[in-house]
Amino acid sequence: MKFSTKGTYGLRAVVELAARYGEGAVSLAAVATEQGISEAYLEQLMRSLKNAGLVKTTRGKTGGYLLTREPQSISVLEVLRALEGSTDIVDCVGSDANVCENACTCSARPLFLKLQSRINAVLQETTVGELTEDHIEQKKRIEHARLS
Amino acid sequence: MKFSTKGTYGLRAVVELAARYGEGAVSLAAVATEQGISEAYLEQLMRSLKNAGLVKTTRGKTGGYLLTREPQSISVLEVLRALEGSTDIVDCVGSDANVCENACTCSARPLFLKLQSRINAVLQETTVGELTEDHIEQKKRIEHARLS
DNA sequence: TAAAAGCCGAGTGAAACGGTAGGGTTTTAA
DNA sequence: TTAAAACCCTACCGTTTCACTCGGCTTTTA
Repeated sequence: MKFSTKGTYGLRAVVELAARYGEGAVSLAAVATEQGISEAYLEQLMRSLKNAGLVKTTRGKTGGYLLTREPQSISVLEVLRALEGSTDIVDCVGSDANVCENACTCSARPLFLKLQSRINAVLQETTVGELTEDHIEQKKRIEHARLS
Repeated sequence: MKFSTKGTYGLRAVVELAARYGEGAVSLAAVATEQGISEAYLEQLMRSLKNAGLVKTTRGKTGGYLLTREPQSISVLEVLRALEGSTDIVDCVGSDANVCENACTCSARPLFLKLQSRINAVLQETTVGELTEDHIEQKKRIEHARLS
């Protein structure tokens, strides 16, 4: 029941792009430096995001990554699905339900179904835009405290 | 973001014990057969549950496993914690919060905190007793359908 | 007193995690 | 025109976790 670093790093990278949405492409190196992640690793994550259609790229000297949509319209669920493949806590919940033939008699399944729906609700209702706003607010507060 | 089989198997085993609560010790072999799990593996899970104080044992020829408390008083959270060590989705939520020094500036953390609290709510409010009742009901329904 | 139960530590093959390395190709600024 | 800066892609690799298995031990009771 652990989130991988893929999810965390990738989400943070997306927020980074969201914070500069509308300012043109952001280079991999810039994001990696800002987030303290290795470029080579981050590149893999970016590729997943690109394959999912959440991010697009421009190449060449001034190239970089950009969000394809407005941050407010991107749910965290989409981002995590792109990065981790699936956000299902077990295989027997979700669309491909009959992977477990004992599903209908499994005493744990009702719990998993409930849990999954609660998790999806949070992930779906939270947008990248919200996380970004909160993050910018938080940075301002810290800066303010440092100066006083 | 996957549940391990430890959690699923162990939870199902606990429900099995709950279904026979008050009827004396249940042998490992009985639970393993009922659930279709190997005895050797299940034994490890039972050990975890015993170490956590959720289960006690009697040895010898008629020995086996028993719940230490009433099924209604055991939350699923307790069971899963015993089996999986922790139900925290990332290390930076929960009591030992400062494992990540960037916690206060991490743009993903607010999401994780919210998600964790929702998950804990479900796990805490769901009891082994509930799962057991639902399971018994479900078995009755299937039996009824089979006979008609 | 032998059989049946739980107790316990160690080992193991496969997969995932968390990266790294090193080669591409494309584009742009000088 | 060309070098440098960016993205693109595949492969590999050490470590950890998962999901078990194995073998031997102790305790208890019929």
